[in-house]
Amino acid sequence: MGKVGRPRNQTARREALVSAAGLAIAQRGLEGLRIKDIADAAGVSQGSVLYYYPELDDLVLEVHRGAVENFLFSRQQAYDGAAAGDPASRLRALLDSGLPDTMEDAVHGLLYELHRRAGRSPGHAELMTSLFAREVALYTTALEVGAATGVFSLAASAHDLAHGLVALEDGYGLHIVSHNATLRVDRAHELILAHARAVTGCAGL
Amino acid sequence: MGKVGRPRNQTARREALVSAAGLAIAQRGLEGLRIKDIADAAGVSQGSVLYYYPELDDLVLEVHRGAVENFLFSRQQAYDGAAAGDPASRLRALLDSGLPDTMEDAVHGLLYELHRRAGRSPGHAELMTSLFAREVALYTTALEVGAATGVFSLAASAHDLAHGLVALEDGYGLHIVSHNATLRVDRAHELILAHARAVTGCAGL
DNA sequence: GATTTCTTTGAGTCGAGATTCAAACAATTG
DNA sequence: CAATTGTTTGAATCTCGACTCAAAGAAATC
Repeated sequence: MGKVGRPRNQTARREALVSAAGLAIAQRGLEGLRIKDIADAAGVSQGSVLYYYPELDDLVLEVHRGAVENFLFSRQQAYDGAAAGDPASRLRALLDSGLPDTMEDAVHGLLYELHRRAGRSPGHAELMTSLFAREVALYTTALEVGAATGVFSLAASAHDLAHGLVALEDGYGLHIVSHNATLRVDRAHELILAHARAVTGCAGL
Repeated sequence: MGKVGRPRNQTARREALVSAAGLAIAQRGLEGLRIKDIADAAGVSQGSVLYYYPELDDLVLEVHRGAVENFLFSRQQAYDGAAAGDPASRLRALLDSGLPDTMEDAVHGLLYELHRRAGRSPGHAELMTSLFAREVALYTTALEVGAATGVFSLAASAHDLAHGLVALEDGYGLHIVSHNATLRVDRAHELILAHARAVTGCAGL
């Protein structure tokens, strides 16, 4: 039989399992999730998966947590990466980072897939709620800075507008990963952009 | 054994099965769907379910189709039910009919549940696309009528604005049925309304 | 290097649910 | 009313994947 024994530490193995599970979910969906697939993707045996996660739900929850953190991190980076003195380009960077790249975008696909558990699982609902709140916070900051600088003249409170932008992204994003044939990625992107221009009164977006 | 034999027609039985399956899906989700549940809900045996739908996917597709039609019909009715001469109240009626009533709203829960198959199943994608397009068409009409009457002064093309309204509804709706703790139904409703007022320039909404 | 403890494996067991199917029966036909 | 055809049933079987667990191996400890 193959290599058997006592490898490094637990955290490394857990991370490998989480990433493997993420892959498996992205490929076959939550319904089709099989321990075998996770084990294969992580290069271990089925027994190992159960050894670390006797409760598969915990693993899925971990996948969700990781996906949320990664996504938020990438958006934060997009924001931070844009010229600090230029609110418009910072908002623009945020807007560019929120939609799936393609119909098959793995990150967004995974997030929507996991979010669907939220209606039935408080843990997942909490993660989804947290993602939403933090995205809203990001946009709120971006909008407020722009308003304070005089670059934006907001059509409503920054907080309300931020809600709207996040909801728009989620709505369009959902249709994109769901293969809505009438809605192309760049079209959705342009529509959101237009909306942002309108509510900020900033043509330079 | 119970009653056995040759009852009425096929269509009646099929409708019963579709509605039973809808119930079952709403209760336990797509993942937890069992033939037994469908059979029980419809008051028939498991064998009968397979007799009419050897391919369970066909039944699920039928459920989706029905949900889409029902939902569209109810929105159309809402629209038609409002004073024909009053574009504002017609748009308002439309806006009032698009969000889930509660976190547990059965209709919306079912729709989101079914939509998630879209990424993996062309049939479901088509239904979702169709729903989106027809909702957009409804809003487009409502907006254009208002603009033609001079009641609305649109901030962009009716078609674009309609897209935005539907996407907003979908985004907020998704969070609501997913138990987003920070987003109450009436808050979402108010946010959409505010947005609609802004883009139509119609304070009376 | 012997002992202890933690990991890993994979073959075997178990169970839930799908699927099959022969028997039973009802409507229809002639 | 006999024969035919379309429906329905539910018990038996089949399938697939979760779960168990004894054996084997590797690090750590002494």
